[in-house]
Amino acid sequence: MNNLKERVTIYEVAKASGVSLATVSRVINNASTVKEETKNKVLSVINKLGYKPSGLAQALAKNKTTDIGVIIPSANYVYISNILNGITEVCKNRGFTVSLHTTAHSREDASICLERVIKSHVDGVIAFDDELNKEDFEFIQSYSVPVLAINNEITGSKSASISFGYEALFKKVIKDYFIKGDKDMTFLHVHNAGRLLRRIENSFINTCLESDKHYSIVNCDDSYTRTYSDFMEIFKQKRKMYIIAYRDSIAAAALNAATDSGLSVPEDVEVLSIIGTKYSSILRPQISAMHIDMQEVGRRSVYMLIDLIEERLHEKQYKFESTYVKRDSTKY
Amino acid sequence: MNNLKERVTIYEVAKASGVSLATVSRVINNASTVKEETKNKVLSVINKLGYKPSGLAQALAKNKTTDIGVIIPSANYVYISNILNGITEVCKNRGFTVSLHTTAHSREDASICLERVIKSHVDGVIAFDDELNKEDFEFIQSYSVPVLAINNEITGSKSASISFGYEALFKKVIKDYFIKGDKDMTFLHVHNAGRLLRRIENSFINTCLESDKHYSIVNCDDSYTRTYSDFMEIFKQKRKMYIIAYRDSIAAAALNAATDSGLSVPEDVEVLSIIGTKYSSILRPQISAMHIDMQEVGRRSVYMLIDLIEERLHEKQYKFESTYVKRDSTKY
DNA sequence: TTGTACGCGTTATCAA
DNA sequence: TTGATAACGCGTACAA
Repeated sequence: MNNLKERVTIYEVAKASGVSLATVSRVINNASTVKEETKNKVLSVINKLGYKPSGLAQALAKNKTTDIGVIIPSANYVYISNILNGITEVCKNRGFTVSLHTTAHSREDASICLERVIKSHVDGVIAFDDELNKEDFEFIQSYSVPVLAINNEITGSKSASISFGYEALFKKVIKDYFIKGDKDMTFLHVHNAGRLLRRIENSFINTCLESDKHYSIVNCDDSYTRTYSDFMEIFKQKRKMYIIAYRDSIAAAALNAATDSGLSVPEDVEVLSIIGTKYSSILRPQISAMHIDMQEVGRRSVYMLIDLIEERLHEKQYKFESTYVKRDSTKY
Repeated sequence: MNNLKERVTIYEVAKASGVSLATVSRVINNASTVKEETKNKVLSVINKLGYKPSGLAQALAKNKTTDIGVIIPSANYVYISNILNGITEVCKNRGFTVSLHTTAHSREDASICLERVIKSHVDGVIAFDDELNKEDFEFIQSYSVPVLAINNEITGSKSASISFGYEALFKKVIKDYFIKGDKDMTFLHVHNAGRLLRRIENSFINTCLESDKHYSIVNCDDSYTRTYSDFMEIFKQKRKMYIIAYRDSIAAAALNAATDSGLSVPEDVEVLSIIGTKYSSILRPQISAMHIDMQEVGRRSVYMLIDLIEERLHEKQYKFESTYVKRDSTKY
């Protein structure tokens, strides 16, 4: 294969095989109306020349890119990269390409993403990002590109959504603990961590109020290191806590700080992780956590989006229910 | 903003502002040759109509997509998603869009990726995938798309590569252990885990041979769960081991199996992780590991690729040296 | 079964 | 400073 070959176009293939470019086009899109003989000839020329149709030109002509845009805050969270992996897996199988956009929890970057997604002519968008609000989704839809929102119930004819069922089960776990447990509960509030955590936090507060239980909210950073050192301080004073963290790394920070402070788990300190991943069971002590199969969420989101694009999606809402797995970081 | 608006074209903007489409184009690409007054008029019309230039058409006309293709095996490994995050971060800042392709360790999927990458007209490719061989890189380059390969030294005028410096330090760590350590070493061989591990495995074997030390190789799966249960079996027989695993999850599997078997770390069992991530220090006992800042690898790969695209890349090879951090899973 | 000609939404080269 | 007009590489009616 020679280097620096200029891109071969459909014209050259046509000329080299002695047919018109229309025929070449038909061969590419395997139309049935082309004679076996010419088809073979064209195919062999295509092969010889190493011709690859330009996705750009095809997309422009067909008004269809077979690209889907994915908007996430970052790939650096395990549960998000699980979703991403589910998405890429199905996209690959269904002939779509994914273009990845990250907002890095920044409103400014979110706007950039929106611009890019519109410019890039994607056939559809999957968005799992709390930086995006109602107006943003309307913006996307105003360019008539179908949207599937994860953890964000949106409306519109060209939209659908997947939601997470954490709250009901979460409430139940808390209430069960109220019956047998012996500690006040502490919720780790992460500034700007998004709607999901906020909803769960509200659900937490309400549950405590309903049950007339004392509780506390502690601010923490969305960082293992800082949360760890914060808790090393906290444990100098408080020796009994039940801590609710929104993901494994944060839960691990509290947990490690507890054991490193000579406290025993779950006798002195109990920790619950809301968004459990495989690390819930790898970490020691193993972390009691709520689980949703995020890879499956990713897969499902593509299925739904493609159906939406092809206008055959009937159920526009889908809910993933979580499960609770009690492990060693809590008593119940 | 009204729904289901059809895409506004440059033509409509031109008509609505009473100028030719050439002028609109100039405004978009902020050419200096356009009168302030008409420029403002056009801009206001663009705003009013919500016009966004079609990236497709622009790319076709300019022969430049401002997309870069990324090929990785999967987003489901922490160190890979770290790289990915570095890539997306810089791409966003430099005005590029990322199209993500995963091979899932399959040769068939790798071919699909190559096809897609060529079709999609990306301006460049970043590949960190052992499924890709020399011919594949030549294939990409034969379409004159610049390639940056991570962990794969390739040649060609439109190519560059980033390599990982694990072996020299790894050798040193082993030799240091030979001086003071008290166990034979066991290397976890993962079938089909790629060039990097194979190279390190060779380096391991050579070092042992040079030093005339006994060693063993144990086959294991690239899965926490299976490796864990394998080691639960192994530890019924062998009680003293120094285990070298290629990434944190695998190291954790051996480590957890050891502690769950009542063995003490690092007295009975020692574990070293080659590709350390943040989990090396989150897991307990903390895992001694070698580290390379993978996010920085991602960033650097984009910098180099962009320079390569713009033909101003001088140093075509860059090497990231690893560091060794001794933690609690080994004695030295 | 195949070819002609136009359209897709831009950029870029000329003139004006 | 602006406006026609030809590319860019392909799909697709319509004709042949």
